[in-house]
Amino acid sequence: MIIIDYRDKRPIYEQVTDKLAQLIIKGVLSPNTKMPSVRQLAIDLSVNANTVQRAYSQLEQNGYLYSVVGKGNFVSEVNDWKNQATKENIATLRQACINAKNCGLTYDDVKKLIKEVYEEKQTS
Amino acid sequence: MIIIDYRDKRPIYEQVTDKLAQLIIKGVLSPNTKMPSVRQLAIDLSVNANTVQRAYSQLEQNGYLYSVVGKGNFVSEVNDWKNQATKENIATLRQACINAKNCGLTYDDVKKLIKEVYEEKQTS
Amino acid sequence: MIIIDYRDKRPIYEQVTDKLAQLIIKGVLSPNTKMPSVRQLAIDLSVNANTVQRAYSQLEQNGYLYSVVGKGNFVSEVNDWKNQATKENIATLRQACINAKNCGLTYDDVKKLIKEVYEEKQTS
Amino acid sequence: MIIIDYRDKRPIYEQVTDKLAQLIIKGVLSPNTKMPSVRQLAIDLSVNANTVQRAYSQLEQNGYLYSVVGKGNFVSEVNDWKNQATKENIATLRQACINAKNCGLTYDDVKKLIKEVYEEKQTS
DNA sequence: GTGGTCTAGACCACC
DNA sequence: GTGGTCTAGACCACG
Repeated sequence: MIIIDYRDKRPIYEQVTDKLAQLIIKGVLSPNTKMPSVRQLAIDLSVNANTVQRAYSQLEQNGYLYSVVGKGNFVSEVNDWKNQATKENIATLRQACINAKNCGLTYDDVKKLIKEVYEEKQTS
Repeated sequence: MIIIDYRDKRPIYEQVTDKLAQLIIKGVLSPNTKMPSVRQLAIDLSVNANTVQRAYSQLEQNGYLYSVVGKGNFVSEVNDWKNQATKENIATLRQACINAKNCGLTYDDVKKLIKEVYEEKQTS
Repeated sequence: MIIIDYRDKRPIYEQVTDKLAQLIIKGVLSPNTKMPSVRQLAIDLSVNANTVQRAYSQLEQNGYLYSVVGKGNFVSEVNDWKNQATKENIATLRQACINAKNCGLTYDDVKKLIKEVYEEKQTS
Repeated sequence: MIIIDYRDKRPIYEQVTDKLAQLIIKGVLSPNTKMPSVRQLAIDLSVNANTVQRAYSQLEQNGYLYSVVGKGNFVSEVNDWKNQATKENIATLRQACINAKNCGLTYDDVKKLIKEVYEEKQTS
């Protein structure tokens, strides 16, 4: 289920994009599954159809979905997005780590933090 | 030196704010150092004075700078910003870590990455 | 209704900010109420839109409002601002009290004064 | 002794004015005492002579000092300033009290706070 | 139409 | 000269 946070500074289409990407990454939506139609998802989320369209387009561009005219949108194979997504995440993580270091956090502080994260069951 | 990236989606004043905050955190700008005047920095960066003003105001609000009318802007003592800055960084790092986990990176992958960061001498 | 006092030394945006904060604190503007648009309020108060924008931004930063681009500004839930607002008020009250003491007011004088305030029905 | 806080948003002349007024109110400077000369105090505080001049003028206007040409500035009799000062303080205190009430502080909360203030020995 | 950013130019208080 | 406020008008992304 996707819940839109109107207080979030990020635009709605980006929230939708990210939520769907998360669902695909976690395997909730498996490859070749048919996505709900643009109009239907728009109604479900109570947003403008343009917003959903934009989210789908973005997901297609990033390799998470592929579209078939007249059929709908489908989840891509894992290979299509995994490499790029992880590459981006590594870069982000590295930068966050550098900032933490600059801020005075010790090696052990950070190690402890990631250990906590990896021991959690539920992550969002 | 500060370089503004006009392709960056983030507003200019935020880029300036972050860059200056980084310089202060790293100790390049030490406490009670006089910052360049609003107008001068505006000329140097080829942006409007109001934009620089906004960046300075934000830095003041976050405790990185203090301003004296008729005198200029000066770098604050470390105590004024360190706690908040580290707190924010921890949150950012944690989120990046969660994303990495969702993306399939193992505990060892991340541990290796932070080890690399902490063994580097020069960081940007 | 908001009236701007041009003789007041405080900047306009601060007067507007404070007045609106008061209205929210007193419950005149209840949570999730839509605020007038930036431009409309600017016209109503006969000030520049940037000035109103600044007031709204400040209220957002202090947790009184939340903004949604394309939709408008809305009053936040009580929890978002109550703690901070009371904390600030306590500090102010304490200082006023210290000044009164220095000025020769006795403990009973002050106690009588606050009793009066708490027995009034209407307060501004 | 007067210490100027350059981080304080209030202008320097106002800080000087207030500090001197405090000293007079508390009786540290008793009536008809000769104040240090404008130039001397300017040197002592490391500020511009204009700044001290402005502070003295303001104190004279509020009845705390009286000046004798060719002689210097002297502390006034108590009656000259006490009434006005207390009147202003009562108004300030009342407003702070109203705000506190609006913010949800109970009668007992406020009573407890003023009791604390009046039991302190040292106040600034 | 909405909030948000940016510019250009003006004026003010302060030191 | 400095920071700070205010105005007027422009442009953009969002929904």
